[in-house]
Amino acid sequence: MAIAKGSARQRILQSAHALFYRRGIGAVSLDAIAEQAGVTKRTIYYHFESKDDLVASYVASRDQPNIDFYESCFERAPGSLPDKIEAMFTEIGRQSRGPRWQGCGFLRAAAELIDTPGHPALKAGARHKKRLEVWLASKLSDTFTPADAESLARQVSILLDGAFSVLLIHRDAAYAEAAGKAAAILIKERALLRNEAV
Amino acid sequence: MAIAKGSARQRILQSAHALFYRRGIGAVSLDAIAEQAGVTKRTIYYHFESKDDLVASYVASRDQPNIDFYESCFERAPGSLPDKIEAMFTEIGRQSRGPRWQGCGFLRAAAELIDTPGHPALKAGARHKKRLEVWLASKLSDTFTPADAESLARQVSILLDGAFSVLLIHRDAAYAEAAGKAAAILIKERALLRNEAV
DNA sequence: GAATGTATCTTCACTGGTCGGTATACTATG
DNA sequence: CATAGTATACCGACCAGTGAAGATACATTC
Repeated sequence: MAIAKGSARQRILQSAHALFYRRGIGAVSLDAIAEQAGVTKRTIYYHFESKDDLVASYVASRDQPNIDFYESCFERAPGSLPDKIEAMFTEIGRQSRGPRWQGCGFLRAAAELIDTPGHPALKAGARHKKRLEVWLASKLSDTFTPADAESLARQVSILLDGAFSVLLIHRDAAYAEAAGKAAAILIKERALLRNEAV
Repeated sequence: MAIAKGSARQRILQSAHALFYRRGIGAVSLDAIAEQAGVTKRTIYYHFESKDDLVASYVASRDQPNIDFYESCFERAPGSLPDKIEAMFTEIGRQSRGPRWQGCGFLRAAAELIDTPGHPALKAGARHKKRLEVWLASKLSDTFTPADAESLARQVSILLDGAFSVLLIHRDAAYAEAAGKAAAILIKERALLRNEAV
């Protein structure tokens, strides 16, 4: 009510994002989301079929913004290819220091929903991670063959998810640095092997 | 009631482990645990202060068994140091194919409880991950200096958590292989740098 | 341009069920 | 009989989901 007419759906999604990411999916009631969005619960059920549907929409809505975040990290960073990749890890480490940072929302959603196989939010999360891997490969394919780019993209994405997980547990940005350095070493090592310049 | 295999407390912990790991902490009620343990809920409250206390005890009880698992992977595997490390990843990939596998229980517990700072289960999880990293360093310190062993142990533990996370999402053992190969490369590369034989 | 019909959006009030936790009493054993 | 452990039965809080009706916007008709 009040703020912006005709955007109830958007406000619901925003509130869902804020609360689900902060407290976890199971820990947040639709009443809480409704209150934060300035809407009654019944309105949520007008725009979304069920809580599961809202959860899936929330996860799907984070796909593009997250890709954009990595893209901006990568493009903004100075230096060579491994430097730019390493900068992504540094930025994640920097973010992990913030009081509102709670790790990777996709990973946490997957961890929570894993025993409801076929949940649309799980599929949306998997799609996102796959897209991120493809995006990484595209950045690497300027220097490497498609096969090498894909293989390296996979290793880097594993290091990214590892960094998120460890950071969530230890809250120590040194782990992000270690992961970034590992990624850079793997890239340089592969370039050396192929006699490519990086 | 039930087949009193072991004390009630032990059965409660075992049921908690089975259900919490399978379905997640928030999704499992004490009633469900009581039923599976062949005990009433009141008995749970005799042995544990609260659900949070039971959760913390569950996490803490998985510490040693998990370390033992890695130890056995490592010792059983043939070959050189990087081969043995890589074998740990291969084994995780093999396990991820099983229908009851649901990723790393410590990571999933942390993901779910992250918004209750100071939760004893979070501390128990962090202690476990720290112990695992120290254990890895001890295995590496036969070959490397303490500083290199610690640095490599950190990178390997990040790859382990990354493998768990990605496997949870994609259920594709190829990711475990990729992570294992990355770990082996990092170790070999470091050995080369130090003129150490592996 | 005023009146009316209609589909869209939102609210209030409610339900059936589940959950964490508890008061109290019973039982087995040494 | 004293203590540790277990059972029955219950509570208040909360939660996902719903029924029915009120509000709003917009198109149609005269």
